[in-house]
Amino acid sequence: MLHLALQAKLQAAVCAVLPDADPAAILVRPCLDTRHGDYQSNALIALAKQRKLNPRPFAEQVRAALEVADLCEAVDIAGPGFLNFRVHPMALAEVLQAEALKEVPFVPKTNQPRTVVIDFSSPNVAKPMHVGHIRSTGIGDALQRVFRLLGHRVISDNHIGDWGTQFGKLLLGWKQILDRDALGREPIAELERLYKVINTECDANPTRLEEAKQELVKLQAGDAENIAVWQEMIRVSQRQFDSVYGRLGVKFDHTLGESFYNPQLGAIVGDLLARGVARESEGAVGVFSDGSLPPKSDPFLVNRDGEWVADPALVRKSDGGFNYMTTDLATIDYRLRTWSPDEIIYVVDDRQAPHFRKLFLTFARWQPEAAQRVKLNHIGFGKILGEDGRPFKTRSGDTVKLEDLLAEAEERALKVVTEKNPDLPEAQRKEIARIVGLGAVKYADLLPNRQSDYQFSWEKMLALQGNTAPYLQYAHTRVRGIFRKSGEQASGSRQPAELVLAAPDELALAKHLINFGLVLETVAEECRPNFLNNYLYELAGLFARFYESCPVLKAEGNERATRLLLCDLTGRVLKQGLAALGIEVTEQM
RNA sequence: GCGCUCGUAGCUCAGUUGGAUAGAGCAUCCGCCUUCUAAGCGGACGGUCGUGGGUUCGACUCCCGCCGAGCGCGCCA
Repeated sequence: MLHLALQAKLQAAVCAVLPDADPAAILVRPCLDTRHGDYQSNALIALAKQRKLNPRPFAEQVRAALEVADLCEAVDIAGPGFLNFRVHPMALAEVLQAEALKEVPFVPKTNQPRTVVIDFSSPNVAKPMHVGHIRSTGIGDALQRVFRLLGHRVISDNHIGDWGTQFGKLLLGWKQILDRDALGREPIAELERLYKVINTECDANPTRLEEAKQELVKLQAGDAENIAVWQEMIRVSQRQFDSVYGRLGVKFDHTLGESFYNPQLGAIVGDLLARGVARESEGAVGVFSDGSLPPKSDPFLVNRDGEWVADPALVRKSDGGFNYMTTDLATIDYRLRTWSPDEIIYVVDDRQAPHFRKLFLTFARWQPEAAQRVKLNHIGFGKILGEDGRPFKTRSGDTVKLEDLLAEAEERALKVVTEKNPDLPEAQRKEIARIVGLGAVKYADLLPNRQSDYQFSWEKMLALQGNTAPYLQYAHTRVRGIFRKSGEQASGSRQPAELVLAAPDELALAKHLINFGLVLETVAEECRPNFLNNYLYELAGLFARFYESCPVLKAEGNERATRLLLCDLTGRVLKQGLAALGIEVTEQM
């Protein structure tokens, strides 16, 4: 958009003044404070300093070499050497008209498409999906949508927890205390009950623990009965997952669970041993520190009583079983061989950060050449805390089930829709409530910075005012309402003879619209969907002000056409922006 | 104990290469529907950005100390 044109011209001007300057360091960004201008560059200050030049005169020189009269009304030099650009309404109008013709306005496809594997959601078999799963699922889905919108190749993979020691306990429970009727009615609840009962017994009684381990050993050895039961547990769990994902509108290209990699684990450990990456220790096989990092930042070391001692990444237990480290190594290996990605993104709880550090370092030692070609990226996120500020407890039962949360959201939304729009047919009200309720939940989860913990509250999760999905969806319905009432089609093909961006609220809206793509790029770069939330919230706010101050249908001629175009573009950016967050819009609310 | 993360308005949170007078929502108070949906808009109130130093043209942002909170430190995942 405009900032790119300005940036290119600024880079040219800088190079004209300082031929050996690095143009890549000269960036033009939207002004944080629009009172200073529309776009700004702070790069000249740093550059002048680097060259021991006086920044103000240097900025003057650059400005003199700058040819942006066609794009800008003014280029100001402020403070120590900020360059502030105020774009020309004509230039803005040209961009709007050109972009209106495109399917996704303001979002140029990347000229460097990358292949990105995104690993997210990853629920466990035999456990209900609870509110905690919304974080990985929502962030991961938003990321895959944003990357796709920008033109990257995305492979989404749901690495479900369908293998591991918990199946020993589950199998024991299945064989001894399974309630068939309960399994028929609520399979996940029954599986969860089995696990809890047996787990408690195992904690108290070593004999039970040993029994569970034996079931696990039989499963791992391929015992027919245990395999059949295990597959049945996966089947009923997958049915639950499919139902939740269907409701959330989340799709995966692949669902390759942990068990998929079982056949390769033995060979991988063998290879790690052969290459000297891993070694035996106390009957197990592990990867130890190679001493290349200072102890403080070496994940293979841990401090105990003032001493740094080995904290290896075990890839084979002394009983011969494998760990999730082994599975994760096999997974990277498989993904690289199968898809040749430039990057693998893991959307997983921050608490697993040490595991991923070990995993990535181990892989780099195992396959150094391959590791150089791929960026392994753990995208962590904080916990959801209860309203009392304490973390949700997974085991002790007081977690909110994801399905219940969604149902509650839709119920509350239905009440509001019915109150606001009683004349709509019930089916339509329910559909609106589904979209609004679901949107509210997803949006609320994506809004906080992903790194920080956030406090769950029904009130906040389902709020309809302020920085929420319903607010944005409402802005969209206002756009649609205008077109419904006018009977005119959204433009795009029908251009006004001349765009007249004159009113301050028209200009502010237009200037914000053209930054859509820039925001998406930042989201992709930092893997922070909340930047998009905030962009869209600002957009909706600017539209609301425009809506108050600039009547559309009462206007005439070019003014009317201009406003209709702004409405159309706003509606489309809201719709596509929300879609990138996995949120739908409606025609009416 | 060691490591990681975090301390921003009464509450919940934003704050995009370090940028200009730190922003929202909720709550409280005051205005605005004979006008395209008021799920809206405008305004008021509210801050020594935990604290003390440092780096520099400039620090909520980077570095160090201290205080406080959370998490991690299983042959679980």
